[in-house]
Amino acid sequence: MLVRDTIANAVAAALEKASSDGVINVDSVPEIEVERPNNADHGDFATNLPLRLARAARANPLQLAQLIAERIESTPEIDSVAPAPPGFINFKLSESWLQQQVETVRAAGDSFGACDIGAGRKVMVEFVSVNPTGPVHVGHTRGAVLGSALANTLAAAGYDVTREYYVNDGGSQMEAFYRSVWTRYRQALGQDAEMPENGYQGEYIADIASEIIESEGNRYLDKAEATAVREIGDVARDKMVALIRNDMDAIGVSFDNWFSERSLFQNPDSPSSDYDRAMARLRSGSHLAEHSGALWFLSTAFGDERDNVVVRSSGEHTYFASDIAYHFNKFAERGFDRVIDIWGADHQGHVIRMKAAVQALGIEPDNLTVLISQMVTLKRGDETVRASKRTGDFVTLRELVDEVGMDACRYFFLARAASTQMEFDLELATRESSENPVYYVQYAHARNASILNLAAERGIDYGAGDVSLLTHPNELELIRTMLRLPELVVQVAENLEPHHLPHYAMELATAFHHFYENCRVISADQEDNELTLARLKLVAAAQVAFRRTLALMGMSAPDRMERS
RNA sequence: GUCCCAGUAGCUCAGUGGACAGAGCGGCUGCCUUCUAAGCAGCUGGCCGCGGGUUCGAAUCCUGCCUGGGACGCCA
Repeated sequence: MLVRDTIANAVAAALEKASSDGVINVDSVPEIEVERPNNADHGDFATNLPLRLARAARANPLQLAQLIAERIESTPEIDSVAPAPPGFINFKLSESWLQQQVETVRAAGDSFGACDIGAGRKVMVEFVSVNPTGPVHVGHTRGAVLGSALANTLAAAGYDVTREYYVNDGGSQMEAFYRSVWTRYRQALGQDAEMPENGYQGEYIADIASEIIESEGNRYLDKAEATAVREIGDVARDKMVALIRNDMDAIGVSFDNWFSERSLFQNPDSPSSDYDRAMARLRSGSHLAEHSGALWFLSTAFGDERDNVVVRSSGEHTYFASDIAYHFNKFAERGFDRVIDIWGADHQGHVIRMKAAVQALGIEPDNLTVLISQMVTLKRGDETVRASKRTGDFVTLRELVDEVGMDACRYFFLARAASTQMEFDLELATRESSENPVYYVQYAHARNASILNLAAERGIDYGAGDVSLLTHPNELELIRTMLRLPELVVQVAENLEPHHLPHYAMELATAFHHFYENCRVISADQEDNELTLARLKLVAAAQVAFRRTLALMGMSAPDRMERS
């Protein structure tokens, strides 16, 4: 149990006692909030319960604080309980309990920070899902980093997490892509072919075409155009997906599943496809209607501004229709308890209709959460870099990672709340790459590691170290900071806000640097022997905290760092 | 026109209704014979966009306005 909860329980019990003692009269008890005060002088935790109770109890909040505080039973965690104006109750953690946590953290190892608020529930995080028509660019990179860190944290919080990439391999944009490759293929073979109007201009199209020529020669030229486009398209799509997979690799993102849009329309094991069944379900609920020759989903019934077409008058289904089938598949077919979609800002207008569709399918709409990852504006100094796939003028994930590095890249994207637009200055990111927070954190870990390495070299066995010797303020500060990781996991998992991770990492690093500066660990002085052993234990525990934090963020934890 | 996001230190951004508003970067001073100075210590720096409201208490909630960005297709 988190200390926070222990304290909340103690407060609740004290309030109950005060009530049965007849000194406090309240009809209803508000939820007990236990928070970390901004000012460390106020202790480790505080509750504002007396302030919230004052009106209902018709009493002075400070007096209430007094009455509750004196009824709080002592626990191993709590050292002191103090009422404070205007009506807080402040808690200080006991030093001996804190010291003991060093052992607890070491013993927990990789499971440190884990909890079970997810209770094994199946949750899918679907993210990136860029159309395989071109390389992944910077905006998508943000979503990739966000999704993977979120998935990591949800897993730590006890959810059964599936990371999924939705491959949009159908639709008209893919058609344009297929035709673009076909055109470049023919041009490369000396034919007179003209790029379609909505074609993709990027150089990578020509690259793919020449790769195909290299491996398969000109054999597609002999085929009928429609066949050639389809076949060469399939090859090109597979190449694009492989490319995207590599890009994801470069940024440290992996998926459990790559889900094909086309598969929604073909289902060999069943008389009907996901698409057919989803549509049937909507039809039976009277959520579909035909007019102007098209089939519409009646989303206005769910508060949307207008209805949306699912089948065009041409008979082709829309992207939205695929998406309905896809979500039907996620919930009804695969049985996910919860689905989190991470979409780019350009899809924000689709959230309402997607939730409406889910509801119309008979699924609790709250089980679907759509996170919008806002725009990333790229700059090089004062110059704004436009990002457009069509013109081929954009900065790719690959270019970004080559320039800034994976860890820095992840850190910068993670550090900003998903809902806010961010500016990414490439020049600045490169220039400051040796002076940025990423290295501050990793350097702390490297310092940590080098102490342990030295201890190993000298064959020091600190297993018997006595943690009760850890009384220096910087030692206790470090322990306190380590202990916030489990709370952080809960917070990130509940609010789906991974941007707290880097901020916590900074604070952990600061606590460690302070400790490093003021508490010599491996002492040359024989008299400090016992303290050395105790501190080595603390260092080992801190290493656990660093590794867990960096792992959640998907960043590497280097044992050595040196300036070149 | 409707909707979404944002406006906090010179810059980039944290801040889950609480007790004197924070970090990194930048700028200015100091500190390496001891586990890595990618570090530490100190200084510099803010009508939390503006006006109302709710509250014992507002950067945080509500509302109006201003500024910037984005979305509003039988595209995906």
